Amino acid sequence: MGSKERRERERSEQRQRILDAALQIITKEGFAALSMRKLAEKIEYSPASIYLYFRNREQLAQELSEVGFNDLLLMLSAAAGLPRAIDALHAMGAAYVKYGIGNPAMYRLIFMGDSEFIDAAFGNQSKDSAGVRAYGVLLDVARRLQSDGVMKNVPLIELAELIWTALHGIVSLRIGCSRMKLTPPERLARLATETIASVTGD
Amino acid sequence: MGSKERRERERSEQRQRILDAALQIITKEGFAALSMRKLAEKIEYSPASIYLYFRNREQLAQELSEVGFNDLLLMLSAAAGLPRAIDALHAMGAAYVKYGIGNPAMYRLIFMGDSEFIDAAFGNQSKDSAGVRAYGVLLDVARRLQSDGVMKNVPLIELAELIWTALHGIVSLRIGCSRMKLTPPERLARLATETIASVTGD
DNA sequence: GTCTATAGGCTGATAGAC
DNA sequence: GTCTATCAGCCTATAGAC
Repeated sequence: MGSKERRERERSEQRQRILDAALQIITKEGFAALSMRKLAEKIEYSPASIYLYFRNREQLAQELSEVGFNDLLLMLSAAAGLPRAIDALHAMGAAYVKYGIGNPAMYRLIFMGDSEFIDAAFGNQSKDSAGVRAYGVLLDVARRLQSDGVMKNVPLIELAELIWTALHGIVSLRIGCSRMKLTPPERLARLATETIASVTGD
Repeated sequence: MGSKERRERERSEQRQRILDAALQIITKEGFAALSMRKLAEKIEYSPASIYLYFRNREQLAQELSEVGFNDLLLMLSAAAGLPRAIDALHAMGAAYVKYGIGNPAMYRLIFMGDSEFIDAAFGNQSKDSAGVRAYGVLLDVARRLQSDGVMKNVPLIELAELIWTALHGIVSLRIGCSRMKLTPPERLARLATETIASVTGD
């Protein structure tokens, strides 16, 4: 009986269509502009039908943020793969900033949200979420830096957060203050990672 | 004829009453929750009457953000007054974080807003706005650091932005991800400013 | 100056017909 | 599964009475 499988496939295709349209909307107009009505119109559906695939707007946003975390994870993992820890740090910084500046609406949704998607990505959820794994990539780079003598007198967690907040600051200031003239973010990211890497030992 | 002056005084008192109530609302519930209706209810007024004092919600928010910038400026100025540049840096970092963590809704409004209050505070507006002056305090500390040999091979502006984005990252990550367990922000700020201060010369 | 009343929107979500 | 119609609420802003 293939008809049951066909129905399930069609159902998941439809879910994906909805997610794609939602992603388009928040990319172009931001998360605040994502309404069920607008979304329905985009996929030529009635608003009511979306509720057959997603419990509510919150769940939709939740799943969108998972897509974002996955994209970020992919970019960070690739960068962190470099053999020398210091190269991995610079590449990770560049990748983080590139992701944030290239996907401001998604970055906002994930890291600057009024809602609590990060908590969902980290806390109560599956231990293997993209968010947790991305944080793992950061921790790993920090650990390798310390074994190369960089900031080895500081707790690992604090070094990791120092790196993260430095990069997050560069991205989020730019997103929040979009019309201000600032130093190019790639340049600032490089400066930040070089500053951190230059602190050797105690 | 004191009656004209009395009317003007009463008018500005009423304006202040509205601003105070608005500040209370955004402090407790965030800027998104600030509506003209809710504001009117709080001061026991009709919604329509608020429009006699403020052109629209945007102008109200604009003036609120100026209050915030002024508070921040006061804290930063005091900190930056320390005689040794490095002490000024640490104190400024502590003050910035204290302001941001202590006033998350206002910090959000000013630096993480969807609207463009920072542009108003810096760009087209008066050259003597609190925002411009706060940035001036930061620039001054950066200049003094460089004349003490800290990061003197980097353009002044970039050092200033490095400091700013580091502190902003600490504050805004905490505000955006409120339920995550992170290192205390004062500790991270100290780590960040010490890291920067430790980079001497070329 | 302050009010009531209202125009003209928007929103998330659901009941019930088909 | 999908629709129409609708509930119940929110919002900014304004016109016009007092």
